[in-house]
Amino acid sequence: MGAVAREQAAGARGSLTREKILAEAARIFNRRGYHGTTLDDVARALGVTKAALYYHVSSKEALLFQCHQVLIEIALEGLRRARERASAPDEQLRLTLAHYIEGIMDQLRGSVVLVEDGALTPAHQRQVIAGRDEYERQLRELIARGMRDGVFVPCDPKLVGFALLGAGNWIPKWYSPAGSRAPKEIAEAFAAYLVRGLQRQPSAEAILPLAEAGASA
Amino acid sequence: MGAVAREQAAGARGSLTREKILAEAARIFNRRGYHGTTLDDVARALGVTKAALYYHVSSKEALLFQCHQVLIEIALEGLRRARERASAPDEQLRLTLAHYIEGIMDQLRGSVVLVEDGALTPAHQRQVIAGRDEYERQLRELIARGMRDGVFVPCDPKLVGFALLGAGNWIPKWYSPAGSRAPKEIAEAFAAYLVRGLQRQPSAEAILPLAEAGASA
Amino acid sequence: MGAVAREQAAGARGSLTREKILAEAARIFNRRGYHGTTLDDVARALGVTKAALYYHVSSKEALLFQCHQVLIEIALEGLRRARERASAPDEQLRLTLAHYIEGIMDQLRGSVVLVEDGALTPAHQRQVIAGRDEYERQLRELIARGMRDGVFVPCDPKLVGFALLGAGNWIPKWYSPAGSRAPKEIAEAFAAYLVRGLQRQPSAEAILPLAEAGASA
Amino acid sequence: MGAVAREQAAGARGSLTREKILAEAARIFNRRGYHGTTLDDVARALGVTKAALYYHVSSKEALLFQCHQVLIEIALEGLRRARERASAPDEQLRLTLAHYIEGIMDQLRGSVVLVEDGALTPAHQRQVIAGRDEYERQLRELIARGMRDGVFVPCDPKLVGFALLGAGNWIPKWYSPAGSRAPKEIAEAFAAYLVRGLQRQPSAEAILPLAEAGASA
DNA sequence: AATGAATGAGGGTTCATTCAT
DNA sequence: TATGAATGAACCCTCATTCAT
Repeated sequence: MGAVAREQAAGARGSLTREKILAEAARIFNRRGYHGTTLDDVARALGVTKAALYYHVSSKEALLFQCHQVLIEIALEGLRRARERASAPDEQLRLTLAHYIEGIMDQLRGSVVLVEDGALTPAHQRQVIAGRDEYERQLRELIARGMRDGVFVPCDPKLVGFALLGAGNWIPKWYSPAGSRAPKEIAEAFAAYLVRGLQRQPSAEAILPLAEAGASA
Repeated sequence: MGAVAREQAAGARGSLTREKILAEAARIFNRRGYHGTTLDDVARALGVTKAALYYHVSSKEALLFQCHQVLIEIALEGLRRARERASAPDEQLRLTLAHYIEGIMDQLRGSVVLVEDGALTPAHQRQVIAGRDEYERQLRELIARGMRDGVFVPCDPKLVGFALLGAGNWIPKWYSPAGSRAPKEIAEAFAAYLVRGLQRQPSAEAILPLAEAGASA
Repeated sequence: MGAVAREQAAGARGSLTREKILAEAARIFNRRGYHGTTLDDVARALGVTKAALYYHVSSKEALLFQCHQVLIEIALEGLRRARERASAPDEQLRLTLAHYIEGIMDQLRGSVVLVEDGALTPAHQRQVIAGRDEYERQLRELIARGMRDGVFVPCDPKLVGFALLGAGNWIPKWYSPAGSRAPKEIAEAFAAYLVRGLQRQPSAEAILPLAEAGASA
Repeated sequence: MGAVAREQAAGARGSLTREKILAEAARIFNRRGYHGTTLDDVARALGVTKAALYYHVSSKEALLFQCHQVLIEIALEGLRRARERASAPDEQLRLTLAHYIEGIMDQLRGSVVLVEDGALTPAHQRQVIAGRDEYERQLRELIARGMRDGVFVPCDPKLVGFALLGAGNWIPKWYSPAGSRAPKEIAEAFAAYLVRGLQRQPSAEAILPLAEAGASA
C-alpha cells in the first residue's frame, strides 16, 4: 500500500494510537465476531500492517480484553452518574440504560459486547465476568428497588435485566452511523421503551421524543 | 440389521440424525460463535468423528445456514399462529414474541441467532437476510397497526422491533436448561414485559405469572 | 508433490510412524539446531505435509523432548549393560561410552544432543536436565571408582566427564552415514581413546583395531 | 560532551564496542543457538536498543560470522605459538589444545562454536569451513607426526581430531565463570587428559596439576 | 549515536475438507 | 456409515531489518 493510500485509510492527522486501535477492533469484533476477525482485518482498517499492531498491543486476546474493559467501565460509570442525577428508580434506570446504549454505539470509544466462550484467557474471562456480574447485580438492585417503591410492576429482576442488556447488546449488529437516527436519539428511545415496560403508571406520550418519519437505522 | 433394530439402535444410542446435528451445532454456535466453533467440537459433542459429520452435512457453512433457516421458519410460523389465535395487536405481538423466544430456547430444534458477517456464502447470506427482513417487516407492521389502533403508544416501529429482537436474541448467551425457570416461563415473561412497554394502558399485574422467589436462569 | 515423488521420499513401504518422525527430526535438529529447523524441513524430509506431522506429534517442542528422552534412555541403558558385562572400571567405561556414541550415531532412534536454552518447556527442561544429571553422576562415579581402584590416574571426574560427553556429543556435527567408517568402528575408537587417557597403564596397541588407511568420516 | 568525558562514560557504563558486542553475542549464541537468539536478546544484554546494534553491525549473520572468525583466529594462533614454544609433538599438541580451550572460555573474546547449518551466507560458510579445515588439517598433521615419531600410539588422526575438538567445543554448554575452576585450570586439565590418551608412554601423574577437592564447574 | 515505529517474510499451529478403507 | 490419515489455506505471532528523527 502506498503512502497516500495509507494516509487516507488511517485518517490524515494521526498515527497509531491505542484508542484508535481499540475502537476499530471493537467495531470489527462486533460485526464478525472475535474469531471471525483477523488481525489483518483490523490492521487493514487502520491502514497499517498487522505487525504494526503488535507494537502497540501484545496479542489479539489482549485487544479483546481491553475492549471488554472499556465497555464495563462505561457501564458502571453510567450507573454512578444516574444515581447522582436522579433519585426516582425509573428515572435512574432510564439514565443508566441511555448511557450504556450510547456507549455501545459510540464508535470512538468502541465496545465489544459479545462473549464468545473461550475467547478470553481464563484470568481475563474471570475479570470480565466479574465486571459484568457487578453491573448486572446493580441493575437488578435498581429494578428491585423500583418494585419495592411501587414504581415498577412486580417482575423477576434477573429476567428483566437480561432483556434490557440484550436489547442494548444487540445494537452493534444493526446500527450503522450512516443511518438516519443519531446515537443519542436511539439511546433515549430504547431507554424510554425499556423503562416503560416496568412502570406501573407509564406516561402515554410518544416513545421517540422527536417523532419524525423516515428510516431509523 | 433389520429396519426395526436399526431404528431402535438409532433411538437408543442416538445415531446421527440431521436434527440432532443441527441442534448440537446450534447450541455450540450460539455459545462460541460460528468461527469459534470447530467441527471437531460439534463432532465430539455428538460422540462421533469429525469425518462422520460429513456424511450428513455438506459443509460447516451449510450447517450454519440450516440453523438459520430453522429459526426463520420458527419465527414466521409464530407470526402466522399469532394471527390465527388473536386479533388484538398487543395479544398478537405477545404470542409472536413468546413463540419466537421459545423457539430460540428449544434445545432440540437447532436455531442460531448470531449473524457473523462473512460467515455465510453470499447466496445464503442473502437468503437469511431476506428471511429476517421479512420477519422484521411483519413485526413492524404489527407494531404499526397497534399504534394505529391506539393500543400502542407512538414509537418508531423499526427501533422497537430491534429492541424486541435483541432481547430475545441475547437469550442464548445466558440461558441454561439447568436454570430454575422453564423455557415457557421465560418466554412468557419476556413477551409480557416487551409488549407492556408499548401498551397505552398496560395492566398492573405482575409480569411473571408465577411470582416465585429464587434464581431464574 | 506427486504420488510418485512422495513414495520415493518417504521410503516405499511405510507411512508416517512416530519412530520415523523422531529419527528424521533428530537428524535435522542435530544439524541445524532446534530453532534453525522448520517443521516444514522435517515434513519435507519425510515426504509429507507439515500438517501431517501434527497428526502424530502435538508440537515441535514435544518432538524435541521425545528426542531427548530417546538419548537419555540409550545412555542409561548403556551404563546398565556395561555393569552387567564387565567388572573392571576401565572396561565398564569403555562399554558405556561405546554404547552412548553408537546410540548418538544411530539414525533410526532419533536422539538429540543439543540443549538450546529455552527450547524446552520448563517442565520438560527439568526432566531432561534430571536425566542428564543422573547419567553424568553415574559416569563420574564410574571414573571415581577407577581412581580408587588404581586403574585410573588421579583426575577431576567432573571435568573428565564433560570431556567424554563433549567428544561424543560433537559427533552429529560431522558424522555422515556416507563416510568410510562404520558407526560401530567410530564408537569403539572413540571409547578406546577416551578411556586410554585415564588409564594408569594403557596398552600400547593401536586405538583403531582395523588400522586401514582412508578418510574416516 | 568532551572527548574525555565521553571516554569515561564509555569506560564506565560500557558504550558499544565491536568487541563487547561480539563477546556478548557469542555468549548468547553459545547458549541458545544462533536461530534461538534474537537481536533484541543481544541488545538487551548490552543495555541498548536493537536499532542501536545496527549502527555497529551490518546484520545478525555478520555478527555470527565475526564470532566464528575470532575463534578461528584464536585456534590458528594457538598452533603457531605451540610450534614456537615446543618441539615434541605431545607438548605441541598440549599447548595447542590449552590455547584453544582457553580461548573458548574467555568471556571477553567470546567465541561461537556451533555450526548450525545454513546460518551463514554461503560465502561466509565457505570461509569458516576453510578456516576450520585448515585448523583441523594442521591438528591432524600434528597427531600424525606424533605417530611417526613414536610418541603417539597408532590411531586415526581424523577421528581423534574430532574427539579433541568435540571435547573443547562442548565447553560453552556447561562452563560458567561462577564455577570453582579457573579457565586456565580447566584448559590445562583438558589438554593434559586429551594428549594423554595418545601418548605411548604417558606419565602417571595426576591430570589436574592442582588436585584440590571441590566442585569443578 | 541512538531510538521509536513500522514492515515483510516467515514459522508454528489450527481447521475445514477429502479420501481410501 | 464411519474413521484414520493427510492436505492446503489461513491465522497469530516473531523477528531481522529499515528509516525518520
